[in-house]
Amino acid sequence: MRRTKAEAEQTREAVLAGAIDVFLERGVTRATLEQIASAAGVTRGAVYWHFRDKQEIFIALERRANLPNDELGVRLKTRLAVEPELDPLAELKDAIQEGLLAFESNPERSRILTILWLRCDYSEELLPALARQREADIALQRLFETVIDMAEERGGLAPGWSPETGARALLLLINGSVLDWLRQPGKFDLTAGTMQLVAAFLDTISVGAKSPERPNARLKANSRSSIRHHQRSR
Amino acid sequence: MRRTKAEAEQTREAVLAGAIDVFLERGVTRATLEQIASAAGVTRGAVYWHFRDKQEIFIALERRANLPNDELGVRLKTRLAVEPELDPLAELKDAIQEGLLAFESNPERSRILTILWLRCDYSEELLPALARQREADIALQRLFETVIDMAEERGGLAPGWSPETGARALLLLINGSVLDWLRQPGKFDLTAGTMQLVAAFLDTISVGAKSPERPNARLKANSRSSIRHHQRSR
DNA sequence: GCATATATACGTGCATGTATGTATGTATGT
DNA sequence: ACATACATACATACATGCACGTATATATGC
Repeated sequence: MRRTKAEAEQTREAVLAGAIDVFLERGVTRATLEQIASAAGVTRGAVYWHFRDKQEIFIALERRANLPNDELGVRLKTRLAVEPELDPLAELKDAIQEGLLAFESNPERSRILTILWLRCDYSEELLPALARQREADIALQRLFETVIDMAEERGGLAPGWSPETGARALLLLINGSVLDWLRQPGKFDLTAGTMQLVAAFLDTISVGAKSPERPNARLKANSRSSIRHHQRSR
Repeated sequence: MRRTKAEAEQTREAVLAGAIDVFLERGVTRATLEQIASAAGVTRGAVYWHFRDKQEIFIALERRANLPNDELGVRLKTRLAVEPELDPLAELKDAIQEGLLAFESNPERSRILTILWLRCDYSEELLPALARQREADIALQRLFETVIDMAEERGGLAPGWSPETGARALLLLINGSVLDWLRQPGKFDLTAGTMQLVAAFLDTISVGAKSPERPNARLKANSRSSIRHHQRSR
């Protein structure tokens, strides 16, 4: 039953997809390789061929969810460097919105994030994963910090705020909002709900000339999302 | 080897204390009753006498960490109702600070919170626990909302903010900050670090008259904004 | 023919729950 | 006051199942 290379890669993908399902349903620790295998339509033999153990599957999934974010940050930075006349906070807003949309519109990524944030107990062999998440957070916060710093040099910040505290608060708002969204799948619109807070926050801490405010800033953003994320099959 | 009632209660406590240790180290799912028992200095027989299974131990721990918060909210509400001339946001700040301090100064509570937030995978039988956490969050958010609403009626809010969004942002800032604190044990001062954000946030979203209060920790006196905005009016 | 890609079969350990053993506290009657 | 009966508070022993890793079988592409 040896398959061609492409077919093998296909079963590898199937295993990962099955792992997402099982991890979501049972949690990473309780998930068994037999369950993952059968969810993928193969036996444990196939799983052990492609992955050394469960942790390696986990790491493979983890890697998928985090990569696209970095690239967004790089794009924002270069754009601001190339066109210095742009409003940094407005660009930051756009980038954040883009990042949120990327999550909301990509069911696989949001499901993996659900696993990372709600279906893991971070102890023992998973502690490195927690550290990696922290690193990603720090990188994001540094990005925010430099952008807010640019904004400060343009127009100043509201009293009580510095680029550091502003960046930190912004990160907490975004991460917390995403977490909330993951906790209640499909209950609200991630991008709208989060951007409402982010926009209000950025507008409030910057005293300089503001971009024209969006009319929806004061709306009660509870538009029911048309996007349903992570429905399980099987 | 039957012990007196008091001694039995003592071993029950020992089991819970042992469970905290084991849950922290191994995660809730990976923790075995044998490990908990030996950490408590008893055998599994004793554990099974006091608790039906691991989940019951978990619930007993969970209950401990959450109770004290409600009482704080009640106290704040009654105080504001009794003495209407008080500044709602200043009182809110104090209450939040008090709550944070209660966590920071109580190692058991913070360890349990670490378990709840970082050592659990919320699936299957733990899902109800997640729902309970959400309920607690909602209660807190509602509390914030009513207080901010009072502040709005006094002096108004900054553009872009409503009591709802303000309360939500405030909750996200606090929860996120606490989570960060738990992730890096002992790395920073929970109360100070969080209150810096909370105070700045509450000051910024309220346009009304501010009470002079204590000279707050202003880390970075930035050159530009300090000229126009550094000094608080009133 | 050999490496690859899977399925199957096997052994092992460990966690769980439960059943049972056991000794001590405690209440009750006298 | 003391003895007895019973409930309590554990410890120990046992059976079961399951998850894991590995070893082996198998078949197919290259």
